[in-house]
Amino acid sequence: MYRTHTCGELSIKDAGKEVILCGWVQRSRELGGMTFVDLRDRYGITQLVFNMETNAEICIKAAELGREFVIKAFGKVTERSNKNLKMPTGEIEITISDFEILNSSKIPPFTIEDDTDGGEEQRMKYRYLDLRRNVLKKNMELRHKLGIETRNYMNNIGFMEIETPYLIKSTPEGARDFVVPSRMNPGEFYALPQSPQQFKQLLMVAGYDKYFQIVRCFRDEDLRADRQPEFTQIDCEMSFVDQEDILSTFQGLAKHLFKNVKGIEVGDFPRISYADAMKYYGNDKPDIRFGMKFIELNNLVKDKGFKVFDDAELVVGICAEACSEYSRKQTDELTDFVRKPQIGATGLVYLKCNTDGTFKSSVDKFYNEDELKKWAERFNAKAGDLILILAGKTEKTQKALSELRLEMGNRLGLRKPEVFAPLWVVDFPLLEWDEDTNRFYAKHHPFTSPKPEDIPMLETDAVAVRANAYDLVINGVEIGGGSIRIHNKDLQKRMFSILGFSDDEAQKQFGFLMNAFEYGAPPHGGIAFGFDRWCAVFGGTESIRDYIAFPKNNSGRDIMMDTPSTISQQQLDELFIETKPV
RNA sequence: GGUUCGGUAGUUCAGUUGGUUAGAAUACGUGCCUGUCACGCACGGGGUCGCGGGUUCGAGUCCCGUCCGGACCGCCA
Repeated sequence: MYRTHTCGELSIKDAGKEVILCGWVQRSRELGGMTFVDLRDRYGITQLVFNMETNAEICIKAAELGREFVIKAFGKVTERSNKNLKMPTGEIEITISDFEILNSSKIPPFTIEDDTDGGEEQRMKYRYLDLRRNVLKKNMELRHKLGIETRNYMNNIGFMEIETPYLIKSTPEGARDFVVPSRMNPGEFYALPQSPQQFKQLLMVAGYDKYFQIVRCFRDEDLRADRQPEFTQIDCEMSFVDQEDILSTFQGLAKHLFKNVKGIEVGDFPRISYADAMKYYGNDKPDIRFGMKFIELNNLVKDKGFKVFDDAELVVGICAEACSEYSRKQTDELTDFVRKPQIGATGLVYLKCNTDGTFKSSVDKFYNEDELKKWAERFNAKAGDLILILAGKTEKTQKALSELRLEMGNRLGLRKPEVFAPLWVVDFPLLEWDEDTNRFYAKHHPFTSPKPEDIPMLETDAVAVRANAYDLVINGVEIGGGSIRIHNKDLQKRMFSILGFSDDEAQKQFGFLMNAFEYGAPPHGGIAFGFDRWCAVFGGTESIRDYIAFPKNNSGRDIMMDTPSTISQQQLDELFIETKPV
């Protein structure tokens, strides 16, 4: 046997056993007459002890061990005279009789510790070393658990996991495709899937009425902490269902994951319409771990000579509890925050509801005490609260106040990572008008069905048409989204026509799906979850990179492999790709 | 495409108003040390201050450009 135990499993019960352990040298402590070595593997750390008195030869040899050397150690489990109750194996140590250096190691560029001295870039470059650290290991374990529990649950309720191709057809709608040149078909390209959307709908036509897949997806768009060019979805589709069936099925999955991965029982998820989400949170993925809902002030503030409010389409605010003591510096900070170009507000109006019952606002010149009191009443503000108000164009103002609300949530510690607030956002609009290209785009995707009662408005008031579309949001993060699809060929044709596709174009891009729909497509719908994001939310952090073993950086580069990179002329020639003269 | 922050020892960082030989911690090396567990103590090696140009008697420090990294906006059906 190569090794008898791992470095995480031996305890006082094993005292006296002869064991063989393998692992990496975490650290060694030489005390002259004796040497302690912490041996680490995936399962834990066990202390090895070398003693000059009992085995001088091996103790001298132990001095050669450097950090991250890989060794195989033979010895006896011994009860420690000085126990370390901070570590799981701290009651025992291994008295070493012999060991073998399986491999030496260069000095690692950063310490392999929970509290590493390594910066982001070094840890990405040496990702295999970073993955040795507890933090990353825990993240990988969480991801594994989430995947296993998803498969268990889906399997138990009758879903089949079916793989779909990665080399598919490029379609112009949605995100930019990664493309792959075809050697055998010069000048032609595959695309990598942004999601298996069309395949899962074809599987419904094929009769696989409960499908799921944990699947890699690809989008060639700019990255963020929560966006990678390749990411993983839990992709699901069902036939013979309505929206309620889908929401209850996948609320079941979410509850199962909460319970079995996080050990948390959660009740039924609240629901909010897209319209209300925008009205009360200025955001289609509201973080409802805290309140601070938007309150509109339009009819209270107009015609008092304050031009900013008079000209505004929307005057709206939030009430931050117990913040009336904010200093000039703090309110200035908030003003600077909303005026950042990324937020885009022109200014911030505040109203302090002082603890002595008086009011102090940044617009005292225009509004008297009585008027300010009415504002406070509308917010249901108590003495000691601070009201923050933005004004301007509706959409922009909502967006800016949403950012301010989240900022205040952070400042007041209301966004606790260990608290979970899932909710369904429903009744998304079907279409979005794009000013630049002068056409409608599907808000979700072009196969999303409109609500039956809104169908008559398709040609008259298209922006008002609501879709059978829904998102799962947890703690302000969009975890998943889906819709009931169109399975009727005529309705699908109408949609394409509204989206500005000619029959020919629609046939060329989506012909295979439209044709399939002529052979008995069942009513169907589905949902897809961002697996990496779900991991990050459960782990309580923002960045999905921490949950991907080998992620790309901000510019889509893998700085460990140093790719993307050029390819040889021969490879280019085979693909009939001409290089640009330098 | 844009905004913003950063790049100084292997690593993480400090470096004042532009002024002598660029510091700390940690890591690393050597020596001492028999109960450590972030062991301790002593000594030591380690720098083209991302790169290029400019201003100046003098630049880690100021200016311009450029490269690299982080966060964000646009974008992401």
